[in-house]
Amino acid sequence: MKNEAITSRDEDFAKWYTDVVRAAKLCDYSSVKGCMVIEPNGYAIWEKMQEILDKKFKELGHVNVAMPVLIPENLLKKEGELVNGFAPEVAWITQGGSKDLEERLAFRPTSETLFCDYYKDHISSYRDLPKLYNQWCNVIRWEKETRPFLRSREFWWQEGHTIHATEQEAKEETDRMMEVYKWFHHEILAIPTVTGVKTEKEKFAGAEYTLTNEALMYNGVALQSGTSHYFGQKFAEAYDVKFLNKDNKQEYVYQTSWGTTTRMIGGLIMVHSDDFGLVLPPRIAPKQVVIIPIGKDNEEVDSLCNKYKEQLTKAGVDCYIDNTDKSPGFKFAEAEVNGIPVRIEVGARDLAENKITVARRDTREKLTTEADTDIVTYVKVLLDTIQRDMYERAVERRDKLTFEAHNLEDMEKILNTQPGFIHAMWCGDEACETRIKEIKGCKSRCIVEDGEKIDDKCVCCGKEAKHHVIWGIQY
RNA sequence: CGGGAAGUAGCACAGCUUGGUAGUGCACUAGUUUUGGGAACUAGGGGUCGCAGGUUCGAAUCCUGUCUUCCCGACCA
Repeated sequence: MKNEAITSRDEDFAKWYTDVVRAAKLCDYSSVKGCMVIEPNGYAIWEKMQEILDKKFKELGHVNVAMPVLIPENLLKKEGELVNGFAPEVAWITQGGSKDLEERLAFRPTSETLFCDYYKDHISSYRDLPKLYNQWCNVIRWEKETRPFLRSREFWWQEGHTIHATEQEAKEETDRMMEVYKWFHHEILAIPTVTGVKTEKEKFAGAEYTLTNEALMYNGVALQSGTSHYFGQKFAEAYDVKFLNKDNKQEYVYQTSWGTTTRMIGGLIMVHSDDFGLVLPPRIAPKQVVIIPIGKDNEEVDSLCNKYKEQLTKAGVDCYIDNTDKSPGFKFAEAEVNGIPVRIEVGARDLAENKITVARRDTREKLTTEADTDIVTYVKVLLDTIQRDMYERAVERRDKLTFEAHNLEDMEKILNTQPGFIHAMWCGDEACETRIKEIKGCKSRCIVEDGEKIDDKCVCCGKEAKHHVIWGIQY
Protein backbone atom coordinates (compact mmCIF):
# COMPACT_ATOMS: atom_id res chain seq x y z
CA MET A 1 0.00 0.00 0.00
CA LYS A 2 1.37 3.38 -1.00
CA ASN A 3 2.26 5.83 1.72
CA GLU A 4 -0.39 8.52 1.49
CA ALA A 5 1.79 11.17 3.06
CA ILE A 6 4.18 10.93 0.13
CA THR A 7 3.50 12.46 -3.27
CA SER A 8 4.36 10.14 -6.15
CA ARG A 9 7.94 10.57 -7.34
CA ASP A 10 7.02 10.53 -11.02
CA GLU A 11 4.17 12.94 -10.51
CA ASP A 12 5.99 15.76 -8.71
CA PHE A 13 9.63 15.11 -7.91
CA ALA A 14 10.21 18.25 -5.86
CA LYS A 15 7.23 17.61 -3.66
CA TRP A 16 8.09 13.93 -3.38
CA TYR A 17 11.54 14.91 -2.09
CA THR A 18 10.29 17.14 0.71
CA ASP A 19 7.59 14.60 1.56
CA VAL A 20 10.21 11.88 2.02
CA VAL A 21 12.37 14.17 4.15
CA ARG A 22 9.41 14.89 6.41
CA ALA A 23 7.90 11.39 6.44
CA ALA A 24 11.25 9.81 7.39
CA LYS A 25 11.70 12.53 10.03
CA LEU A 26 15.12 13.58 8.77
CA CYS A 27 14.77 17.28 9.42
CA ASP A 28 12.26 19.97 10.22
CA TYR A 29 12.05 23.66 9.47
CA SER A 30 12.98 26.19 12.11
CA SER A 31 11.78 29.75 12.57
CA VAL A 32 14.73 31.10 10.59
CA LYS A 33 14.54 30.68 6.83
CA GLY A 34 16.98 28.10 5.55
CA CYS A 35 18.08 26.91 8.99
CA MET A 36 16.86 23.40 9.64
CA VAL A 37 16.57 21.19 12.66
CA ILE A 38 18.29 17.95 11.76
CA GLU A 39 16.24 15.35 13.62
CA PRO A 40 17.60 12.11 15.12
CA ASN A 41 16.91 10.05 12.00
CA GLY A 42 18.71 12.56 9.80
CA TYR A 43 21.52 13.22 12.21
CA ALA A 44 22.19 9.49 12.59
CA ILE A 45 22.90 9.33 8.86
CA TRP A 46 25.22 12.32 9.13
CA GLU A 47 26.99 10.70 12.10
CA LYS A 48 27.52 7.55 10.09
CA MET A 49 28.91 9.59 7.21
CA GLN A 50 31.23 11.36 9.62
CA GLU A 51 32.33 8.12 11.19
CA ILE A 52 33.32 6.55 7.89
CA LEU A 53 34.92 9.62 6.33
CA ASP A 54 36.68 10.66 9.52
CA LYS A 55 38.25 7.24 9.83
CA LYS A 56 39.46 7.49 6.23
CA PHE A 57 40.87 11.00 6.73
CA LYS A 58 42.76 9.88 9.78
CA GLU A 59 44.14 6.83 8.02
CA LEU A 60 45.58 9.27 5.48
CA GLY A 61 47.23 11.32 8.21
CA HIS A 62 44.76 14.12 8.80
CA VAL A 63 43.92 15.52 12.21
CA ASN A 64 40.83 17.37 13.35
CA VAL A 65 40.73 20.90 14.71
CA ALA A 66 38.03 23.45 15.52
CA MET A 67 38.23 26.98 14.18
CA PRO A 68 36.11 29.92 15.35
CA VAL A 69 32.78 30.61 13.66
CA LEU A 70 33.56 34.33 13.35
CA ILE A 71 35.93 35.99 10.91
CA PRO A 72 36.94 39.67 11.18
CA GLU A 73 36.10 41.59 8.04
CA ASN A 74 39.71 42.55 7.32
CA LEU A 75 40.86 38.98 7.51
CA LEU A 76 38.14 37.72 5.19
CA LYS A 77 38.88 40.43 2.66
CA LYS A 78 42.59 39.82 2.25
CA GLU A 79 42.10 37.44 -0.63
CA GLY A 80 40.14 39.31 -3.28
CA GLU A 81 38.75 36.45 -5.33
CA LEU A 82 37.38 34.58 -2.37
CA VAL A 83 35.62 37.66 -1.08
CA ASN A 84 34.13 38.47 -4.44
CA GLY A 85 32.93 34.91 -4.82
CA PHE A 86 31.25 34.81 -1.46
CA ALA A 87 30.33 38.45 -0.80
CA PRO A 88 26.61 38.19 -1.54
CA GLU A 89 26.26 35.17 0.72
CA VAL A 90 28.18 36.30 3.80
CA ALA A 91 26.18 36.90 6.98
CA TRP A 92 27.58 39.70 9.13
CA ILE A 93 27.46 40.35 12.82
CA THR A 94 27.51 44.07 13.48
CA GLN A 95 26.70 44.28 17.16
CA GLY A 96 28.27 42.99 20.32
CA GLY A 97 26.02 43.47 23.32
CA SER A 98 24.24 46.76 22.69
CA LYS A 99 27.16 48.44 20.92
CA ASP A 100 28.00 48.57 17.26
CA LEU A 101 31.23 46.72 16.53
CA GLU A 102 34.17 48.69 15.24
CA GLU A 103 34.84 45.94 12.77
CA ARG A 104 32.11 43.70 11.43
CA LEU A 105 32.45 39.96 11.95
CA ALA A 106 31.47 37.45 9.31
CA PHE A 107 29.93 34.14 10.23
CA ARG A 108 32.20 31.73 8.35
CA PRO A 109 30.98 30.78 4.87
CA THR A 110 34.16 28.66 4.60
CA SER A 111 37.34 28.75 6.64
CA GLU A 112 40.31 29.16 4.29
CA THR A 113 41.07 32.55 5.80
CA LEU A 114 41.03 31.27 9.37
CA PHE A 115 43.33 28.39 8.55
CA CYS A 116 45.74 30.70 6.73
CA ASP A 117 45.75 33.13 9.61
CA TYR A 118 46.53 30.29 11.97
CA TYR A 119 49.08 28.53 9.78
CA LYS A 120 51.16 31.65 9.16
CA ASP A 121 52.35 31.72 12.77
CA HIS A 122 52.75 28.00 13.18
CA ILE A 123 55.15 27.03 10.47
CA SER A 124 58.63 28.25 9.83
CA SER A 125 60.47 25.39 8.19
CA TYR A 126 59.84 22.74 5.55
CA ARG A 127 60.15 20.36 8.51
CA ASP A 128 56.81 21.71 9.78
CA LEU A 129 55.07 20.65 6.60
CA PRO A 130 52.72 19.27 5.55
CA LYS A 131 49.90 20.31 7.85
CA LEU A 132 46.91 18.08 7.20
CA TYR A 133 44.02 19.62 9.11
CA ASN A 134 40.31 19.02 8.89
CA GLN A 135 37.32 20.31 10.77
CA TRP A 136 33.70 19.19 11.15
CA CYS A 137 31.55 22.25 11.57
CA ASN A 138 28.66 24.33 10.38
CA VAL A 139 28.89 27.27 7.99
CA ILE A 140 26.46 29.96 6.93
CA ARG A 141 25.77 31.15 3.42
CA TRP A 142 22.84 33.49 2.97
CA GLU A 143 21.10 31.66 0.14
CA LYS A 144 18.05 33.17 -1.46
CA GLU A 145 16.16 30.01 -2.18
CA THR A 146 16.44 27.19 0.32
CA ARG A 147 15.56 23.50 0.35
CA PRO A 148 16.09 20.94 3.11
CA PHE A 149 19.62 19.47 2.88
CA LEU A 150 20.12 20.60 -0.72
CA ARG A 151 20.38 24.30 -0.10
CA SER A 152 20.18 25.68 3.40
CA ARG A 153 21.61 28.85 4.89
CA GLU A 154 23.30 26.88 7.61
CA PHE A 155 24.73 23.51 6.74
CA TRP A 156 27.11 21.02 8.30
CA TRP A 157 30.19 19.81 6.55
CA GLN A 158 33.80 18.84 6.84
CA GLU A 159 36.44 21.11 5.41
CA GLY A 160 39.97 19.84 5.01
CA HIS A 161 42.71 22.46 4.75
CA THR A 162 46.22 21.36 4.02
CA ILE A 163 49.49 23.13 3.30
CA HIS A 164 52.52 21.59 1.66
CA ALA A 165 56.11 22.35 0.80
CA THR A 166 55.80 21.53 -2.88
CA GLU A 167 53.36 22.01 -5.67
CA GLN A 168 53.46 18.36 -6.55
CA GLU A 169 52.62 17.21 -3.05
CA ALA A 170 49.68 19.63 -2.80
CA LYS A 171 48.35 18.53 -6.16
CA GLU A 172 48.62 14.91 -5.10
CA GLU A 173 46.63 15.74 -1.98
CA THR A 174 43.95 17.38 -4.12
CA ASP A 175 43.68 14.23 -6.23
CA ARG A 176 43.86 11.90 -3.28
CA MET A 177 40.93 13.52 -1.47
CA MET A 178 38.83 13.51 -4.61
CA GLU A 179 39.48 9.79 -4.78
CA VAL A 180 38.24 9.46 -1.20
CA TYR A 181 35.01 11.23 -2.09
CA LYS A 182 34.55 9.09 -5.15
CA TRP A 183 35.19 5.94 -3.14
CA PHE A 184 32.76 7.07 -0.47
CA HIS A 185 29.97 7.61 -2.99
CA HIS A 186 30.56 4.40 -4.90
CA GLU A 187 31.29 2.02 -2.04
CA ILE A 188 29.27 3.44 0.83
CA LEU A 189 26.45 5.55 -0.61
CA ALA A 190 26.01 3.30 -3.67
CA ILE A 191 25.94 6.40 -5.86
CA PRO A 192 27.89 6.32 -9.13
CA THR A 193 29.60 9.63 -9.84
CA VAL A 194 31.78 11.25 -12.44
CA THR A 195 34.79 13.24 -11.42
CA GLY A 196 36.70 15.86 -13.28
CA VAL A 197 37.91 19.41 -13.18
CA LYS A 198 35.61 22.43 -13.06
CA THR A 199 35.82 25.06 -15.79
CA GLU A 200 37.24 28.48 -14.92
CA LYS A 201 33.72 29.83 -14.68
CA GLU A 202 32.55 27.16 -12.26
CA LYS A 203 35.61 26.69 -10.08
CA PHE A 204 35.82 27.72 -6.43
CA ALA A 205 36.52 31.43 -5.97
CA GLY A 206 40.22 31.75 -5.32
CA ALA A 207 41.27 28.26 -6.42
CA GLU A 208 43.72 27.51 -9.20
CA TYR A 209 41.55 24.57 -10.07
CA THR A 210 38.68 22.64 -8.56
CA LEU A 211 38.04 18.92 -8.83
CA THR A 212 34.46 17.85 -8.45
CA ASN A 213 32.47 14.72 -7.79
CA GLU A 214 29.16 14.86 -9.66
CA ALA A 215 26.17 12.61 -9.04
CA LEU A 216 23.01 12.31 -11.07
CA MET A 217 19.65 12.26 -9.34
CA TYR A 218 16.65 10.12 -10.28
CA ASN A 219 15.11 13.02 -12.20
CA GLY A 220 18.27 13.71 -14.20
CA VAL A 221 19.39 16.75 -12.26
CA ALA A 222 23.04 16.82 -11.23
CA LEU A 223 24.25 17.26 -7.67
CA GLN A 224 27.78 18.39 -6.86
CA SER A 225 28.80 16.01 -4.09
CA GLY A 226 32.25 16.87 -2.89
CA THR A 227 34.91 19.20 -4.22
CA SER A 228 38.67 19.33 -3.82
CA HIS A 229 40.55 22.54 -4.56
CA TYR A 230 44.15 23.27 -5.40
CA PHE A 231 45.10 26.81 -4.41
CA GLY A 232 48.71 26.92 -5.41
CA GLN A 233 50.28 29.81 -3.49
CA LYS A 234 47.44 32.27 -3.95
CA PHE A 235 46.18 32.30 -0.40
CA ALA A 236 49.66 31.90 1.01
CA GLU A 237 50.67 35.13 -0.69
CA ALA A 238 47.57 36.98 0.47
CA TYR A 239 47.95 35.76 4.05
CA ASP A 240 51.72 35.58 4.15
CA VAL A 241 52.07 31.88 4.92
CA LYS A 242 55.79 31.28 4.34
CA PHE A 243 58.34 28.68 5.26
CA LEU A 244 62.09 28.24 4.89
CA ASN A 245 62.73 25.59 2.27
CA LYS A 246 65.59 23.12 2.02
CA ASP A 247 67.65 25.71 0.16
CA ASN A 248 67.26 28.08 3.08
CA LYS A 249 64.99 30.32 1.01
CA GLN A 250 61.62 31.81 2.00
CA GLU A 251 58.82 30.22 0.03
CA TYR A 252 55.03 30.41 0.13
CA VAL A 253 53.21 27.17 0.99
CA TYR A 254 51.11 25.22 -1.49
CA GLN A 255 47.58 24.76 -0.29
CA THR A 256 44.47 22.63 -0.77
CA SER A 257 40.98 22.44 0.64
CA TRP A 258 38.25 19.87 0.19
CA GLY A 259 34.77 19.36 1.54
CA THR A 260 31.58 17.35 1.70
CA THR A 261 28.34 18.41 3.30
CA THR A 262 24.99 17.30 4.70
CA ARG A 263 23.81 17.79 1.15
CA MET A 264 24.88 14.19 0.55
CA ILE A 265 21.81 13.19 2.57
CA GLY A 266 19.72 14.89 -0.09
CA GLY A 267 21.64 12.97 -2.74
CA LEU A 268 20.97 9.66 -1.00
CA ILE A 269 17.26 10.40 -1.05
CA MET A 270 17.11 11.54 -4.66
CA VAL A 271 19.08 8.59 -6.01
CA HIS A 272 17.63 5.69 -4.05
CA SER A 273 14.33 6.47 -2.37
CA ASP A 274 10.85 5.69 -3.66
CA ASP A 275 7.15 6.35 -3.10
CA PHE A 276 7.21 4.34 0.12
CA GLY A 277 9.81 6.59 1.70
CA LEU A 278 13.50 6.49 2.37
CA VAL A 279 15.71 3.72 0.98
CA LEU A 280 19.20 3.53 2.47
CA PRO A 281 22.16 1.49 1.28
CA PRO A 282 23.10 -0.88 4.13
CA ARG A 283 26.56 0.60 4.60
CA ILE A 284 25.22 4.04 5.47
CA ALA A 285 22.04 2.94 7.24
CA PRO A 286 22.27 3.76 10.97
CA LYS A 287 19.95 0.80 11.62
CA GLN A 288 20.44 -2.03 9.16
CA VAL A 289 17.94 -4.56 10.45
CA VAL A 290 14.65 -4.33 12.31
CA ILE A 291 13.22 -7.41 13.96
CA ILE A 292 9.44 -7.38 14.30
CA PRO A 293 7.75 -9.88 16.63
CA ILE A 294 4.20 -10.68 15.61
CA GLY A 295 1.70 -11.64 18.27
CA LYS A 296 1.79 -10.72 21.93
CA ASP A 297 3.27 -12.62 24.83
CA ASN A 298 4.51 -15.46 22.71
CA GLU A 299 7.57 -16.77 24.47
CA GLU A 300 8.88 -18.65 21.47
CA VAL A 301 8.63 -15.55 19.26
CA ASP A 302 10.21 -13.26 21.82
CA SER A 303 13.11 -15.51 22.61
CA LEU A 304 13.89 -16.02 18.93
CA CYS A 305 13.83 -12.24 18.36
CA ASN A 306 16.19 -11.75 21.28
CA LYS A 307 18.49 -14.48 20.01
CA TYR A 308 18.66 -12.91 16.54
CA LYS A 309 19.34 -9.50 17.98
CA GLU A 310 22.09 -10.77 20.20
CA GLN A 311 23.80 -12.69 17.42
CA LEU A 312 23.52 -9.90 14.87
CA THR A 313 24.73 -7.23 17.27
CA LYS A 314 27.69 -9.38 18.22
CA ALA A 315 28.53 -9.73 14.53
CA GLY A 316 28.53 -5.95 14.09
CA VAL A 317 25.14 -5.58 12.42
CA ASP A 318 23.14 -2.57 13.63
CA CYS A 319 19.74 -3.95 14.56
CA TYR A 320 16.84 -3.45 16.94
CA ILE A 321 13.61 -5.15 17.95
CA ASP A 322 10.43 -3.16 17.44
CA ASN A 323 8.66 -3.95 20.70
CA THR A 324 6.09 -1.18 20.56
CA ASP A 325 2.46 -2.25 20.81
CA LYS A 326 1.64 -0.98 17.32
CA SER A 327 0.11 -3.43 14.89
CA PRO A 328 2.47 -5.41 12.67
CA GLY A 329 1.26 -3.54 9.59
CA PHE A 330 2.12 -0.24 11.21
CA LYS A 331 5.59 -1.45 12.09
CA PHE A 332 6.21 -2.68 8.55
CA ALA A 333 5.16 0.65 7.09
CA GLU A 334 7.24 2.60 9.58
CA ALA A 335 10.36 0.56 8.97
CA GLU A 336 9.77 1.11 5.28
CA VAL A 337 9.39 4.89 5.40
CA ASN A 338 12.53 5.06 7.54
CA GLY A 339 14.53 3.06 5.02
CA ILE A 340 15.68 0.18 7.24
CA PRO A 341 17.35 -2.11 4.66
CA VAL A 342 16.22 -5.46 6.11
CA ARG A 343 13.16 -6.41 8.12
CA ILE A 344 12.83 -9.73 9.89
CA GLU A 345 9.29 -10.80 10.74
CA VAL A 346 8.96 -13.43 13.45
CA GLY A 347 5.49 -14.83 14.11
CA ALA A 348 3.72 -17.99 15.27
CA ARG A 349 2.28 -18.78 11.84
CA ASP A 350 5.72 -19.12 10.24
CA LEU A 351 7.31 -20.67 13.28
CA ALA A 352 4.84 -23.58 13.11
CA GLU A 353 6.69 -24.46 9.90
CA ASN A 354 10.08 -23.47 11.34
CA LYS A 355 10.14 -20.38 9.07
CA ILE A 356 10.69 -16.66 9.31
CA THR A 357 9.96 -13.93 6.79
CA VAL A 358 12.65 -11.49 5.70
CA ALA A 359 11.82 -8.39 3.66
CA ARG A 360 14.26 -6.22 1.74
CA ARG A 361 13.51 -2.53 1.65
CA ASP A 362 15.07 -1.77 -1.73
CA THR A 363 12.90 -4.18 -3.75
CA ARG A 364 10.16 -4.70 -1.13
CA GLU A 365 10.56 -8.39 -1.79
CA LYS A 366 9.56 -10.87 0.91
CA LEU A 367 11.78 -13.89 1.42
CA THR A 368 11.32 -16.94 3.59
CA THR A 369 13.99 -18.88 5.38
CA GLU A 370 14.36 -21.48 8.12
CA ALA A 371 13.98 -20.11 11.62
CA ASP A 372 17.11 -21.94 12.73
CA THR A 373 19.17 -20.67 9.83
CA ASP A 374 22.55 -19.06 10.54
CA ILE A 375 21.02 -15.60 10.82
CA VAL A 376 24.32 -13.73 10.83
CA THR A 377 25.51 -15.18 7.53
CA TYR A 378 22.06 -14.90 6.01
CA VAL A 379 21.70 -11.22 6.92
CA LYS A 380 25.24 -10.28 5.99
CA VAL A 381 24.91 -11.84 2.55
CA LEU A 382 21.58 -10.11 2.08
CA LEU A 383 22.98 -6.72 3.15
CA ASP A 384 25.84 -7.09 0.69
CA THR A 385 23.42 -8.07 -2.06
CA ILE A 386 21.24 -5.05 -1.37
CA GLN A 387 24.24 -2.73 -1.37
CA ARG A 388 25.44 -4.11 -4.70
CA ASP A 389 22.00 -4.16 -6.31
CA MET A 390 21.33 -0.59 -5.26
CA TYR A 391 24.57 0.54 -6.84
CA GLU A 392 23.85 -1.35 -10.03
CA ARG A 393 20.38 0.09 -10.32
CA ALA A 394 21.80 3.58 -9.78
CA VAL A 395 24.35 2.97 -12.54
CA GLU A 396 21.62 1.75 -14.88
CA ARG A 397 19.54 4.80 -14.16
CA ARG A 398 22.53 7.08 -14.63
CA ASP A 399 23.40 5.44 -17.96
CA LYS A 400 19.83 5.82 -19.14
CA LEU A 401 20.10 9.53 -18.41
CA THR A 402 23.49 9.99 -20.06
CA PHE A 403 23.45 11.55 -23.52
CA GLU A 404 25.74 12.82 -26.23
CA ALA A 405 25.27 16.11 -28.02
CA HIS A 406 27.00 17.25 -31.20
CA ASN A 407 25.33 20.62 -31.61
CA LEU A 408 23.07 23.05 -29.79
CA GLU A 409 19.91 21.55 -31.27
CA ASP A 410 20.86 18.20 -29.72
CA MET A 411 21.33 19.86 -26.37
CA GLU A 412 18.06 21.72 -26.49
CA LYS A 413 16.20 18.61 -27.52
CA ILE A 414 17.67 16.58 -24.66
CA LEU A 415 17.14 19.26 -22.03
CA ASN A 416 13.59 19.87 -23.12
CA THR A 417 12.63 16.22 -22.84
CA GLN A 418 14.71 14.72 -20.05
CA PRO A 419 17.72 16.33 -18.41
CA GLY A 420 20.74 14.23 -17.55
CA PHE A 421 24.49 14.13 -18.03
CA ILE A 422 25.18 15.43 -21.50
CA HIS A 423 28.56 14.64 -22.98
CA ALA A 424 29.71 17.21 -25.53
CA MET A 425 32.89 18.81 -26.79
CA TRP A 426 33.79 22.38 -25.90
CA CYS A 427 36.22 24.92 -27.37
CA GLY A 428 37.17 26.34 -23.99
CA ASP A 429 35.61 29.72 -24.61
CA GLU A 430 33.49 31.06 -21.76
CA ALA A 431 31.11 32.67 -24.24
CA CYS A 432 29.99 29.22 -25.33
CA GLU A 433 29.45 28.19 -21.72
CA THR A 434 27.29 31.26 -21.21
CA ARG A 435 25.35 30.54 -24.37
CA ILE A 436 24.65 26.97 -23.31
CA LYS A 437 23.48 28.16 -19.93
CA GLU A 438 20.64 29.95 -21.68
CA ILE A 439 19.13 26.52 -22.31
CA LYS A 440 17.31 25.82 -19.08
CA GLY A 441 20.29 26.92 -16.98
CA CYS A 442 22.43 24.03 -18.19
CA LYS A 443 26.00 24.33 -16.89
CA SER A 444 29.25 22.50 -17.33
CA ARG A 445 29.52 19.88 -14.60
CA CYS A 446 33.13 19.01 -15.21
CA ILE A 447 35.81 18.51 -17.81
CA VAL A 448 36.55 14.82 -18.22
CA GLU A 449 40.31 14.90 -18.40
CA ASP A 450 40.83 11.51 -20.01
CA GLY A 451 37.54 11.69 -21.90
CA GLU A 452 37.00 10.34 -25.37
CA LYS A 453 37.06 12.75 -28.24
CA ILE A 454 33.44 12.40 -29.30
CA ASP A 455 33.66 15.18 -31.88
CA ASP A 456 36.20 17.56 -33.45
CA LYS A 457 34.27 20.72 -32.95
CA CYS A 458 32.69 22.66 -30.12
CA VAL A 459 29.06 21.80 -29.50
CA CYS A 460 28.21 25.48 -29.42
CA CYS A 461 30.33 27.52 -31.83
CA GLY A 462 31.64 24.77 -34.09
CA LYS A 463 35.26 25.86 -33.67
CA GLU A 464 37.98 23.42 -32.77
CA ALA A 465 37.14 21.54 -29.57
CA LYS A 466 39.57 21.37 -26.66
CA HIS A 467 37.72 19.54 -23.92
CA HIS A 468 35.28 16.72 -23.38
CA VAL A 469 32.76 18.23 -20.97
CA ILE A 470 29.80 16.82 -19.09
CA TRP A 471 26.91 19.27 -18.94
CA GLY A 472 23.74 19.28 -16.93
CA ILE A 473 21.19 21.08 -14.84
CA GLN A 474 22.19 21.24 -11.22
CA TYR A 475 20.67 21.60 -7.79
C1' C B 1 16.09 39.22 -5.30
C1' G B 2 11.74 39.19 -9.18
C1' G B 3 6.73 36.40 -10.35
C1' G B 4 2.92 33.16 -8.15
C1' A B 5 0.50 30.34 -3.94
C1' A B 6 -0.08 29.48 1.19
C1' G B 7 0.19 29.94 6.89
C1' U B 8 -6.04 27.91 11.89
C1' A B 9 -3.75 21.71 17.60
C1' G B 10 2.07 17.44 16.04
C1' C B 11 0.04 16.52 10.63
C1' A B 12 -3.85 17.31 6.70
C1' C B 13 -7.74 20.63 6.31
C1' A B 14 -12.90 23.28 7.04
C1' G B 15 -14.57 28.01 8.93
C1' C B 16 -13.20 33.89 6.20
C1' U B 17 -17.11 35.96 0.86
C1' U B 18 -21.56 38.32 4.65
C1' G B 19 -17.08 40.07 11.83
C1' G B 20 -20.56 37.75 17.29
C1' U B 21 -17.23 32.35 22.78
C1' A B 22 -12.56 27.34 17.72
C1' G B 23 -14.24 22.77 14.28
C1' U B 24 -13.33 17.79 11.55
C1' G B 25 -10.01 13.55 10.41
C1' C B 26 -5.36 11.39 11.70
C1' A B 27 -1.82 11.59 15.72
C1' C B 28 -1.64 11.92 21.39
C1' U B 29 -3.43 10.10 26.82
C1' A B 30 -6.31 6.26 29.85
C1' G B 31 -9.01 1.66 29.85
C1' U B 32 -10.71 -2.86 27.40
C1' U B 33 -10.41 -6.11 23.31
C1' U B 34 -6.70 -6.84 19.53
C1' U B 35 -1.80 -8.07 16.50
C1' G B 36 1.07 -11.73 9.30
C1' G B 37 0.53 -4.65 5.54
C1' G B 38 -0.75 1.68 8.73
C1' A B 39 -6.59 -2.31 14.59
C1' A B 40 -11.66 -1.39 17.22
C1' C B 41 -14.66 0.70 20.97
C1' U B 42 -15.29 4.10 25.16
C1' A B 43 -13.63 8.34 27.76
C1' G B 44 -10.13 12.41 27.64
C1' G B 45 -6.08 16.27 26.75
C1' G B 46 -4.27 19.89 23.42
C1' G B 47 -4.97 25.96 19.44
C1' U B 48 -4.50 33.95 22.49
C1' C B 49 -6.17 31.06 14.29
C1' G B 50 2.39 32.82 11.97
C1' C B 51 3.74 37.66 14.27
C1' A B 52 2.90 43.12 14.89
C1' G B 53 -0.09 47.19 14.15
C1' G B 54 -4.91 49.26 12.52
C1' U B 55 -10.56 49.48 11.80
C1' U B 56 -14.66 47.94 15.23
C1' C B 57 -18.68 47.58 21.07
C1' G B 58 -16.50 42.97 19.17
C1' A B 59 -11.48 40.24 14.38
C1' A B 60 -9.44 33.52 12.56
C1' U B 61 -12.71 36.53 9.32
C1' C B 62 -11.72 43.40 6.99
C1' C B 63 -6.99 46.71 6.14
C1' U B 64 -1.43 47.53 6.46
C1' G B 65 3.26 45.73 7.51
C1' U B 66 6.38 41.74 8.55
C1' C B 67 8.21 36.61 9.09
C1' U B 68 8.05 31.66 7.31
C1' U B 69 7.01 27.68 3.73
C1' C B 70 6.16 25.83 -1.32
C1' C B 71 6.46 26.43 -6.83
C1' C B 72 8.84 29.12 -11.21
C1' G B 73 13.21 32.26 -12.58
C1' A B 74 18.20 34.81 -11.38
C1' C B 75 22.49 33.41 -7.55
C1' C B 76 24.97 29.34 -5.20
C1' A B 77 27.73 23.31 -1.80
